[in-house]
Amino acid sequence: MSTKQVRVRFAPSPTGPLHIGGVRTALYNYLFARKMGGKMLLRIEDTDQNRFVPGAEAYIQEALAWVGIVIDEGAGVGGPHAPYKQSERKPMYRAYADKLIAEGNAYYAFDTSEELDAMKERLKAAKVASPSYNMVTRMQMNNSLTLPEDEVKKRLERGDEYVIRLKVPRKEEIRLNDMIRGWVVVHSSTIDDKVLLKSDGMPTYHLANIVDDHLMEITHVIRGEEWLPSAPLHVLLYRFLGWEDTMPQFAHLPLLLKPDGNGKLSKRDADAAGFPVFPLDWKDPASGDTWMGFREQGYLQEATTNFLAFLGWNPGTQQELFTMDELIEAFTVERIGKSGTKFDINKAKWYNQQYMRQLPDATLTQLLKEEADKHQATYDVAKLPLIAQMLKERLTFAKDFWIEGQFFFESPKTFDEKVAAAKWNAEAVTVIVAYKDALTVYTGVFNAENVKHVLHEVLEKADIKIGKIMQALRLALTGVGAGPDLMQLIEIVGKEEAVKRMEFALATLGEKVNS
RNA sequence: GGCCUGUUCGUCUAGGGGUUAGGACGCGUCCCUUUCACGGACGAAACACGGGUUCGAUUCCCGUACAGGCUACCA
Repeated sequence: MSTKQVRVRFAPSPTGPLHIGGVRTALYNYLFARKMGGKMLLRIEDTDQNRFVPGAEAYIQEALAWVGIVIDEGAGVGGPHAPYKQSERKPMYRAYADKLIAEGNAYYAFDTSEELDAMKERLKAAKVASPSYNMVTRMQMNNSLTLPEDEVKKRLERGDEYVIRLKVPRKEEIRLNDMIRGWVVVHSSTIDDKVLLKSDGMPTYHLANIVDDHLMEITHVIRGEEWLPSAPLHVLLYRFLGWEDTMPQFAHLPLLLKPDGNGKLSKRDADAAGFPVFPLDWKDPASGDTWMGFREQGYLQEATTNFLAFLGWNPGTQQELFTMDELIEAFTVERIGKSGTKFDINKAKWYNQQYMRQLPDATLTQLLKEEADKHQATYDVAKLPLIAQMLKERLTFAKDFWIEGQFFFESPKTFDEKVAAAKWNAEAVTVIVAYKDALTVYTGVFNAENVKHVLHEVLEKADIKIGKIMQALRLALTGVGAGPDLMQLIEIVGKEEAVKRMEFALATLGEKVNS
């Protein structure tokens, strides 16, 4: 075991908005890097020029920054191994493909896509289990293994299109020791002759990834489980390139599954279930479709990060709320689970609720102000901190400030019918009329305590218990049957408004004296 | 189909040859409270199945089932 510095990388391809599962992969890389005192790199894998989506790279960077990941080296940051975009590294890969060919580990292939299709059809007809370009079929195709040397040379010189394929050994067991899964053994006969260099001169993922990881001195590759099947191929490449000694260690993460447990989480699920699967809002530049993000849906960064960290990993203790520093401290690859993880938005909401409550008073007040402004409410700024305090225990998102506390800003226009039916009765009306009148003539300091005192006096005079009318009084003042302390509300809206609301309620719901 | 990986309450998971199989989310009941929320108490709820190994398997091994991934000149 060497003692060299840990270097990990997150290597997304800019084909659209970064999926939340990708964010989790990045997070695990980051936690590991920080825990080990290593470096976190960001590399953009844009070798497929057909799938390039404008804005995707910027989205990736913004998303990572939002969840608190700091890139030490890479795209958008720079570093000793720049450039960190594979399209800009294009000239570097060719030499390695050539070396592979020179040493007999790769070959030129000139087959057209029609010929490839025909080959697959033929194999399918012959009932071959998995039709592929491999050690048996390659001898029937047009490549530098089957064509005469001068023919190959001629085609190359003529500028015929070709790809470079890996010549996978015939009979060999390829093994790798995955940090999460242990030994994984695959027979080389099940691996096909993957294209390494495409006809446009770009490397495929397989080549680019190995060359870059080597050049960038990556020590650990932490990536999604969808890469496990091609990991043996990568091991082969490290060997053929002579880099086995410094081959990184692999850790293949379990996938994020959709809530009903069938398949990978996708944007379709988000639509159906109404929750985000992207960190940030995304507007597709081609179709104009928009997808919602955690951030815009009101999830706090800390909550999202914490939630994501626990999707497939746990510290082995009972603690669930972790700051980024605590996550780094507690994180180990050994405690990453093996099985796929279903995405449970309820847990995300719970995390958000926890973090909302922990927000400093000033932040809470600011969020409340933003919500109020969003709804064009008028208010006394001095009262905002108190309102925020009263509301903080009942919110999951900042938008709940308005949902739960609209009546701090606006008089009710309608009244909850169920509550009215159940609680609006003669006794309530009697008390509300009396209370309204009492408040109107009240000249003392208008605060919750005194206002409560006035209510008790009214109640005493009418000989009615508080529990019998409280709901109706609340209905009159807020329009709904539930909410924070009523006396505080009366203090905040003020005497005039409180009286006005009671009058309106009386007028609307009727001063019915019977029943 | 082939190859690879996985399977503990509905969900996220702890655990590990002998446990009342623990926690959290969600759900239900109760308490607190002027209501709701918060908080508290309690409760329902799991080792996929079949064979081994063993004095004893949820735990180890092998099968089966189921699930997922991969099977492109995509990553």
